[in-house]
This record gives sequence, structure tokens and C-alpha cells, in this order.
Amino acid sequence: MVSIKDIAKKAGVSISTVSYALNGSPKVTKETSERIQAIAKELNYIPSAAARSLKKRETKIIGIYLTNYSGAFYGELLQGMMETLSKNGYELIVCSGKESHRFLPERMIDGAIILDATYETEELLSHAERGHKLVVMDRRMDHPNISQVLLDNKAGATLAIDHLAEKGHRKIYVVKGPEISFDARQRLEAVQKAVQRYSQIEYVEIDGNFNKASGEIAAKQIHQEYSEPVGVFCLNDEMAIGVYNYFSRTNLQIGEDVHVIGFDNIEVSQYIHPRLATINYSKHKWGSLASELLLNLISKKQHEHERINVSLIEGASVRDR
Amino acid sequence: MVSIKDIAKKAGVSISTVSYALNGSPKVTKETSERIQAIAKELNYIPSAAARSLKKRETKIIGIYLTNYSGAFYGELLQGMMETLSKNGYELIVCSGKESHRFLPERMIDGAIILDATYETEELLSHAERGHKLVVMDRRMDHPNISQVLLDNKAGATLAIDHLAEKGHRKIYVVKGPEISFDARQRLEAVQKAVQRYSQIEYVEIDGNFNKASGEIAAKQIHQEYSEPVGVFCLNDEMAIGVYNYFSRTNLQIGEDVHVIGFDNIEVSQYIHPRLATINYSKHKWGSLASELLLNLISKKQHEHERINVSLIEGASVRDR
DNA sequence: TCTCTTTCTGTAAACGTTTTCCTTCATTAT
DNA sequence: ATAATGAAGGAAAACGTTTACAGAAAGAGA
Repeated sequence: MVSIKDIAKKAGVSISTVSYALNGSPKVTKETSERIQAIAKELNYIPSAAARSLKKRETKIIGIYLTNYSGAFYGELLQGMMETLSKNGYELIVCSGKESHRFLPERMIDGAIILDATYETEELLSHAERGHKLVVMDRRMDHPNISQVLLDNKAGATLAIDHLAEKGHRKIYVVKGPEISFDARQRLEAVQKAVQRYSQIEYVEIDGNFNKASGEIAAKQIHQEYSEPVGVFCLNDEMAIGVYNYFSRTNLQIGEDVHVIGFDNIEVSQYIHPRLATINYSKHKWGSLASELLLNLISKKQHEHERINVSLIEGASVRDR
Repeated sequence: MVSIKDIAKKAGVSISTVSYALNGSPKVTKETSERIQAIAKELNYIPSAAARSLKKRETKIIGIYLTNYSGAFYGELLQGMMETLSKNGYELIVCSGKESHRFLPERMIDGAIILDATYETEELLSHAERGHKLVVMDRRMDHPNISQVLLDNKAGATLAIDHLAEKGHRKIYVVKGPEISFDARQRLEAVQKAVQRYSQIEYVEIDGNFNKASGEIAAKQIHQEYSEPVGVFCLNDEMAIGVYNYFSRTNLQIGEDVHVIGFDNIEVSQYIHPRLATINYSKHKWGSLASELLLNLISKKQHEHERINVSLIEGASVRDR
């Protein structure tokens, strides 16, 4: 591997001059600088990231922690992050797997964005305590080294229940999410509050796990109890897909007998029939905002709390009763 | 930041002893070792990744290069990679964005898996030439530092055409992929060859881009020219979804008037109606095999070429004419 | 001519590890 | 008693940068 030492030798200057030249410092004359640059190129010089980050104590890399990459869900989100970060000279890497947790404390990355409910809050806190910068998207945390940007789950869940109620539904099922998910808990809480406002509504909770399989299981239960048209609020779209899937094998029709609304507006939701009513929000903005807050945290050292707005998307999966 | 120097001072030993103790070397007695470990824990010591990789010239991190993260497609693939890698003490990071190309030459990662047609073959070659280890999944390359694992696109495309022909289709449209994609080129080539075997088949190519939008545009053309039932082979499932989407707004029915088969068997394909006929392969295996080859390349320094088998999945989207 | 700036370049320390040699000391064999 | 062996630990170099500081040369002001 060719290092600045080799360049220095070839150029007949010291390594510091090479370093200055390569970093465009004004401390070295234009001619020398250009001569050095030329030699560097000629020798195919590439700096060592390890050496540089050892000395500079930064890597210009940000990590995003995800539980699993599945779901078209993440595409837009990551795109939003990448754009904001690369505009500011940072790179994004996607991390998963228990061992990757070490990236932050070992200073392999300059900061982390967390969207992984299995990451212990304790652990995050200890990182923050050590001076590492974090943005959480999946929990509420208050610490000078942690910013947060959360979905307005409460508004979204309320919107969903109101939509079903408005369409005349009196019997409403809610397919819940996993206990570990902050979003799931917040959505459920809002549902419970919203539903209280409608005294005539009969409300039933069914366990769910945010994946298609649990949507199918929930659908089965709904099917077995079925006697009249019902509304079903799946706390995410993926479970709603599971519900569709189940009912496609029965004689009950989505949007006729079973009225379904989801949450997230994932890409598939617009391609299934009937179009899934759901709660939408900008994944792109969520990602870019999270990145922005992280950069602020790193440079200006100020932590902030932001919220992402949601809106209702109507679909033929929910119609008048 | 606490370093081994601090530990050494507190333990009253030299830094080399600390290093040995922390790395479980037999050069230091069990008692000393345990004492040092305890002090390390007490001081909350975390090693510096930069310092270590500077010295050891390895990071135990593998990078996978993707163009864009969209598509449920990647979930399983990455899962397969992660499993194989973590079993061998490696971490996986997902890289995107032009700047992330530097990770490999700067030795931030020990090897890379390429699934990104926009990555120049030239560039890959120059990395390999420098001694870096690569596995390509999206092109054919022959170099001692490069292994490859490709889909059997030829078999898949042939299977698709044969399936349509077998179902009695005489007019077949092929919605192509982008010129830049190796998979697209291979599939098209195989289609052209396969179609020659059926003299009575009328065969039409339509441009496509591997995304839903181009599927819709292709569908529009097919619709305009429509006179009798046709078969449509979309070179990937995503475009097939676009075709579904277009025809859902017309009076022509998929599986009745327009018979569609895709390629990839992405998750959505089984949730749309009618079920999309497609060419399937194990994304999990593709990923784990790629990782395995990379590890072999790194440890045993031998390069290999592998192929992933494909199979036909029938669906109601293709029926007898 | 001498000193004072200014402009350029070099010296050397530092970042935090790993690892190759040494040194020391105790144990055993002769 | 002496030499040989082995065990335990230490000193120091090395990995490839960055950067504070020092030094030299050259031009300008006195």
C-alpha cells in the first residue's frame, strides 16, 4: 500500500507537506501542491480511512440501525436520509445484527439513527452518556446527546377510527402490534381514547405482530365471529395485507363486508384491490429530518424533538356501511 | 476516551500485557488477565476500531453495494448474507451513494459484494487489481480476486416463454429491462432464443425499466394494440405489477385477456390477484452463497463462479388461451 | 548591513492498537 | 553450583495519518 511517506520520498518533500497539499491547505504553494497531487495520482495513492479517523477522531459515516430490511417501507426512508447526509459530506451505512451495535462505541461511525425496537434503551442511554450522538425514531428519550423524531401516531390512529365511525361502522376490530413497538403502543392508546368518544361503537382488540401472518390469524378470528359488516383497523398496512389475503379465500368481501384501514401507506397498499385506506406520512421527510437532527447534534450540539405529520388516505377498502 | 494505556496504568502493568490479556492470549497468567479484564470493565473500556484496523489491516466488515434499497426483494437477500457472515465473525453493512465507493479502497471494509449495475466494471477491476476482494452478483467478471454468483437467467426466461407457449399463447409481448442490467440483458437474450423455437409465435418487444411505471406504459401499448388474448413476459415482477395496475383501470382482465408472467417472485406477487406467475429462486441462498464465496476469497484466496437455480411458479395470471 | 516579517517547508508528537523481540526471574537438570 | 529451560511480562516499533511548532529563506524597512 502506498502511503504519504512514499509520495513524500518521490516528491522530495516531507510527509507533512504532502498531507497539507493533499488536503488543500494554503500553507503550501500552488506549484508544490500540484506536483504532489500529480505524484499521488501517479502512485495510485488512496488514504487509509483507519489512520485518518484514528487521528481525526471522526469517520464522516452515519449508521442507521434497522431490525430487518424487509418491506418497501425502508426504501424511501433511507433515500431521504442519504440525500441529507451526503449533502453534508457524510455517508450512510445500514446496520443490522447484534454485533453491529459496537460500531457506535468503537467510533466506527460518528452517529446513529435508531429504528430498531430490539435495541435496548439502556444501551442507547449508555452510548449517549459516553458522548455519542443519537437520533431515535422508535421511542421517546430525553438526553442532551439524543434527538428524536416520531410519527404522530396519536393523530393517525384517531383519524383512522374517526374515518370508520364516519362511514357508519359500529363494530370495530383493532389488530394490534407487538408490545415492543413504540408506534404500536401509541397507536393503540390513541385508539382506545378515540373509541370512547363513540358510545355506540362495539370495540374489540385482536393481537397482532405487524406482519402478514398475524393479519391472517386476526382475519380468521374476525371471520369466525362474523355476523354483520365490520370495520377493521390494522395498526400497520402489512397486517392489512394479511387480512386481504385471508378474506380472498372466503366469501366475504373487503370493502363490502369487511372494511379495512391500515397505517403506513406502504407501496403495496395502492396496488391491492380494493385500494387500502390507510394513514400516510412522508417517509422521505422522516428520514431526512432524522438525519438533519443528527447533524445538528454533531455540529451544534443541540438536541431537538420533532414530529412527523400524518394524513388519511381514503380507499375503497372502507366504504359506507 | 479510556485506552489500554489507562488500564495499564491502573493495573500497574505495561500496555502490551493489557493488550494480550484483553485478547485472551496465553502469554499472561490467568490471574493477571482477570484482574485486567475487571479493570477494563470498571473503566468502561471500549477498543478503538480505527486503531485496531490500522494495525491489523482488517475490519471484519463486509459491504454490500446496492443501487436503491427499494423492494421487499432485498430483505431476504440481506438476511441470507448476514447469517453467513456473522457465523464467521463478520458484520455486514449496506452501502449506497457514490461516495461509499471509497470504503473498499480505503480499507474500511474487508470485502464487497456488488449488486449495483451503476458501479463501473472498470472501477471494480481496479479494486481487484489492488488486491481487494469482491463478489459480483450483477455481471460476469473473471479475476483472481473476484468471485461471481449469478442467477440462471437463461433457464428462467426459457421457462417463462415455454410456459406461455404451452398454455397456447401465440402472441407474446416481452417487457424488457434497462440496458444497464446484466440480468435484463441475459433474460432478453434467452427469450429471443426461446421464441425462435416456436415458429408460429408472434413476438413483440417493449421497452421497460424494471420499475412499475414502465410496466404501466408497456401495458398501455399492449392495450392499444389489443385484438386477441396475449401473453406478456415482464422481465421482472415489479413491471408486472405495473401491468396489473394499468389493466385494473380497463375492461381487460389479467389471466383472461392478458396473461402475465414475471421474474423474481417478489413478495407482493403472491398477494395480488390473480396470483402472478413468475420465475422463482432463493434470494436467501443467493445472498448466503455470495457471502460464502467472499469469505473463501478472503481466507483461502480462491475465486469461484456459482449459479443460482430458478424454477417456474404458476399462477392464475397465466391460463390456457 | 541588520533585523523583522512573510512565506514556505520540515520535525516530531500524537492518535490507540498489535506484535516482535527482550528481560527478568524462577525452576529444573546436570 | 552452574547452566539450561521456561514462564511472565515489558520496551519499543509499527500501522498511516494530522497538526502544533520550529526553522529557513527571502524580501522589505530601518
